[in-house]
Amino acid sequence: MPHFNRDNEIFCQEDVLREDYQPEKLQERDAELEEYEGALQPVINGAQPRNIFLYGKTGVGKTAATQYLLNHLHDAAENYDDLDLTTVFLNCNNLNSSYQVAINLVNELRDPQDQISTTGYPQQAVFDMLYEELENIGGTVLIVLDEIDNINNDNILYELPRARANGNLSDVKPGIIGISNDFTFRETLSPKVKDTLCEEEIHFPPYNADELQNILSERADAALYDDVLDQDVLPLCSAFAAQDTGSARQSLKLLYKAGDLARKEGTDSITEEHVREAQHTIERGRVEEGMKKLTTQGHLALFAVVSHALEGKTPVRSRDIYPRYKTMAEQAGTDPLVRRRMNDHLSDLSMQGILTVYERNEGRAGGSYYDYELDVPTQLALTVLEEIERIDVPQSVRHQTA
DNA sequence: ACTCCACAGGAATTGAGGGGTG
DNA sequence: CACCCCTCAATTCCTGTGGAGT
Repeated sequence: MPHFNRDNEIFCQEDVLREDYQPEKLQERDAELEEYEGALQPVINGAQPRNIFLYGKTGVGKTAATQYLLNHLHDAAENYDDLDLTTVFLNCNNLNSSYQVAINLVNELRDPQDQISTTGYPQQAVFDMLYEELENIGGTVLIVLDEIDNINNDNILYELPRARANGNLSDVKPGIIGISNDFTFRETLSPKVKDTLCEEEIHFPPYNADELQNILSERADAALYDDVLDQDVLPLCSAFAAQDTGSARQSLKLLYKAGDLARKEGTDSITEEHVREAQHTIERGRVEEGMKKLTTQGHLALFAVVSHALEGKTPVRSRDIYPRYKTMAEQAGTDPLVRRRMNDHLSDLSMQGILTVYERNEGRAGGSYYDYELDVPTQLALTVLEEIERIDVPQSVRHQTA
């Protein structure tokens, strides 16, 4: 018989540590906020907004700063009758083309009963629909494109800022705010887009350990009961996150998870040990998540590496991975891919941090190649693969470590 | 300084699969 | 229904490249 008790020895307000929690004020980002505010000033003046481009790694406050400032902007706009401000927020996370972005913007602006499908239309038709929706709204429209680096062609970034100049829009003043996790994204933009979109650029640097600790301690004060934190916990959380990504999100997640572990244990304090364990489970979750998203072919490529690892034959070059991959694919009843393609899967895997890759070059006779090695515990990879892909791991392979 | 290997990874193309319009 | 549009995995072809051996 399950019974639910309120177990409150640790958290008094655990929401404060969750990812979607919006703090009232943003810490440690004063300089960036000031710059950002300046860039938004034309909106209040009723002028054509400037296009703004924000870049910095995940969890350094880009999105939070945007939401924070836009809220204030809306409040300020209330005071001026002639100011009609709309903001559209779109996360381009699962979108990879301008076409998809345009469709999603249209759907964002339209009635829920009047949505359009994500394929089928000619590109220009979608842009026309988008212009029509924008005209209907009128006034100043700020379009926030979060994680904009996911898209691989920049048509829409070219179209939107110029729509007004090209006569596609007349009653509306559009402004684009692009948010990118990848500062090299800017370099991949075509020159014509670069100078329109990047009128204002604001760089968000990673937080350092001190800044993270300040952020954490403020949130911890609100989220946790007094005296549940061991002395080393906050410094450790911030150090882990600072070393890795400099992301506030990461450090908060770590603290939350550590607290969660402590709660499950029924103890009334969070220790350094909890933090280390939390770090571990988060890492494991990340890997599993990454592996689940792969296609069957990706799993097979990974599996080929795993099987080499079981024999202690890693790192292994792709030349040697291929034959094994091939037989495994055949056993699994799938058509094996061509080598070129399997290499793509391998490099996907290393991008996700599931494999590590070493560049080798043996010169004249040897040539250059990549050596791959598992970047996760072999058993973990094996377990996950068996779970999700129904691959029968031959006993011979599995016990070869012995 | 030059050469030459083995591969990485870019470019172009295809074909199946989502969907549209009239 | 015929015909068109976009996407994505996959294939084919090809150029680029780092550095040990000459």
